[in-house]
Amino acid sequence: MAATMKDLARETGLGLATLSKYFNGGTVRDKNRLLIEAAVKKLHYVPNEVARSLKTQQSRVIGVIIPELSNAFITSIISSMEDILRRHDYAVIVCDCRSDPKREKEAVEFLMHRRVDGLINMATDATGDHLKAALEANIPILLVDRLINSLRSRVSAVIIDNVYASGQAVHKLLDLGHRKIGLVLGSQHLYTTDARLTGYLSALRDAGITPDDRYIRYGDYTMDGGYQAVQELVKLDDPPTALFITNFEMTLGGMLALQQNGIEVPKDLSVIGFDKLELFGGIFPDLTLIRQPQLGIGRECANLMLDMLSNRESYSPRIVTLTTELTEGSSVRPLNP
Amino acid sequence: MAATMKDLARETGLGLATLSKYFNGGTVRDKNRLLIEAAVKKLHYVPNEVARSLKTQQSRVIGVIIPELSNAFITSIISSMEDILRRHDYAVIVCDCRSDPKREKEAVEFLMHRRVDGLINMATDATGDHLKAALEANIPILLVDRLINSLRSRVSAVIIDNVYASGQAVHKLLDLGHRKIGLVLGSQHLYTTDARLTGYLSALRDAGITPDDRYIRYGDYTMDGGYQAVQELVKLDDPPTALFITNFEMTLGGMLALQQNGIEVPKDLSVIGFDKLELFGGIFPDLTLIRQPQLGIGRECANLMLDMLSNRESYSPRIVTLTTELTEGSSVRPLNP
DNA sequence: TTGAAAGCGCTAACAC
DNA sequence: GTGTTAGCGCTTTCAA
Repeated sequence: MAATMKDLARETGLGLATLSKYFNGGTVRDKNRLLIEAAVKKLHYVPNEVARSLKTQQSRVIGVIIPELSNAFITSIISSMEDILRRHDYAVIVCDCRSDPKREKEAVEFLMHRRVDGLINMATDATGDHLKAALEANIPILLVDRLINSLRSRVSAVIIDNVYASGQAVHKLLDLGHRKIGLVLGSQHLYTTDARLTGYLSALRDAGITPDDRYIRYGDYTMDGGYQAVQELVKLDDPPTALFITNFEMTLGGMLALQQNGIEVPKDLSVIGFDKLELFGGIFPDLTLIRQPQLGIGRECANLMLDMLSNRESYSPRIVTLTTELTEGSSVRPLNP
Repeated sequence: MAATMKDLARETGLGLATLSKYFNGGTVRDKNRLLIEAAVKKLHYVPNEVARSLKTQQSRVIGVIIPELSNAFITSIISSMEDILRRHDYAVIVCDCRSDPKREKEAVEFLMHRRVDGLINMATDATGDHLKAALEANIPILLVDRLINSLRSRVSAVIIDNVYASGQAVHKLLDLGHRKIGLVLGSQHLYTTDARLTGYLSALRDAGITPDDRYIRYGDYTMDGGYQAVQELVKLDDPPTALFITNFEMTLGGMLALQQNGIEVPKDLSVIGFDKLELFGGIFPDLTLIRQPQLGIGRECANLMLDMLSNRESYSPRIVTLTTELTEGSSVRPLNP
């Protein structure tokens, strides 16, 4: 059906090597170049990447396995890395495993059959079991956002400094005199949740404050979860005077809960939220936020992966930790002004 | 490096045909089956889909081109169709073209080089220009959510009945006595925007009401856009008594705007929103909503594509129109109770 | 049921 | 610079 290089060879009277060289950026006599270009147009020739992949033993495909597609943080990372990878002629196959370890493992197998050149994974299975086969097959693996302890020093990762981020927010609130600081975390037993809790706890400890369990809530990283968590926090007998909410969706839900309870920010309560600054622009002007460099994470992943791919032998695993930024807004204020 | 069927043949003493038959579900002598299974395990054999693709002339890859990955409606469709396609052993390559027609066209080329078996497209370029090459190459194409006029009757599509959906909402408000109905639309010149406007206008016309331009706003399908649009609407001299907001993000932004203005729903204003019922669960209890069957759209796309693929010759293009549902809540009430 | 052999469309080593 | 050729790992006739 579709034209092949053989057809081009017949049409132009040239050999396959010349054609191959032309398509791969080699030097070809001007006259032949024109000949080829005319034939390509005439025959509607389209290079066949499948055949090329078989020959070169490179699929130029990167497999990406994520826990969830409906999460703003995840999609913005994906779209930034997909952009860069595609520019480098790598395709991205995304597998959403719905936070199910079984599906995650199946995704790894699925992608291995397709001979992906590399694997980027925001891991659901914290044991790292699902990556064993890929590791044995020596496929470059890059973890994002979540480390896997058993794989440390064996695979690369791009993460943010969660402990620092959390500490940064809590210190800010402590500096303003707050002592009762509510914390809204993601799902339990998740790498980022643990790290953000650690940052919170050690910041309190530094300030000589004993953490109060009632102030620590798990909101599942969803809008509804954040909403519920904040509802509970503000209804405590002795409610917190400040809140730190640890992702975008929960911040949104949390702000809604505050509005519905008639609680004014920062008059009645100081709030530090998370991510997606632009979106809050007109809506919650001047919300104080911890901002993760989502585009930076995506870019770093893409570049690291490209690096691993072009230096297969000499590449040694590394953990790249990006830092967060505290964007000062006006949703916080001193406890007793 | 990795084991091939040849290695298996050597290991088992069998021929390639027997192995191929085994892997493709053919009948193999029990003794040989066991032999093969042992060898697979021993050599860590993993089938090479690339080689298979070259031979069978099927990549078992579907290309999906979308305008934006950071949109809840789009990601839920994608994740539902990816799920089904992967179950059928099709991989999905997602290309986010950031609503840029140039990138969209590049994506088509990129995917054609990779010999995708089919193309699913939520189109940015309403002229359909970008699909010409794929159409000529006779690649099955499926449009989602947005029709392309010049391609009608040539490609299949899965859409929702936007005119009906919009009319449904507006009629509901009219029945309650509302005459001044604000409409928050997506970006201008988009298929869905136009259709939803049409539904609104004809519902008003049916009721003998002359539409008021000031009540029609474009919110870009974003949270901030919805927020701004509603801000403007409620500040009109003669503000609407009811609102119809036409996607999820804008509904969210709009509700925030109302809360910030101290406008109570439905006491001061009736509201019909859009999509993502679950998320509103605890947050805006009982919001009256137009609900698109996102999972159904994804499922329909996947199944239609699988159908097109297995009946290449006999398949004739069709437009599948799914209907929306009006979920009654308590965010609307009669104008003069 | 099984084996031998050809070939999918491309790249790259080699010879010219 | 260009042509010839072998072969990537698989499927699929065709014979046995």
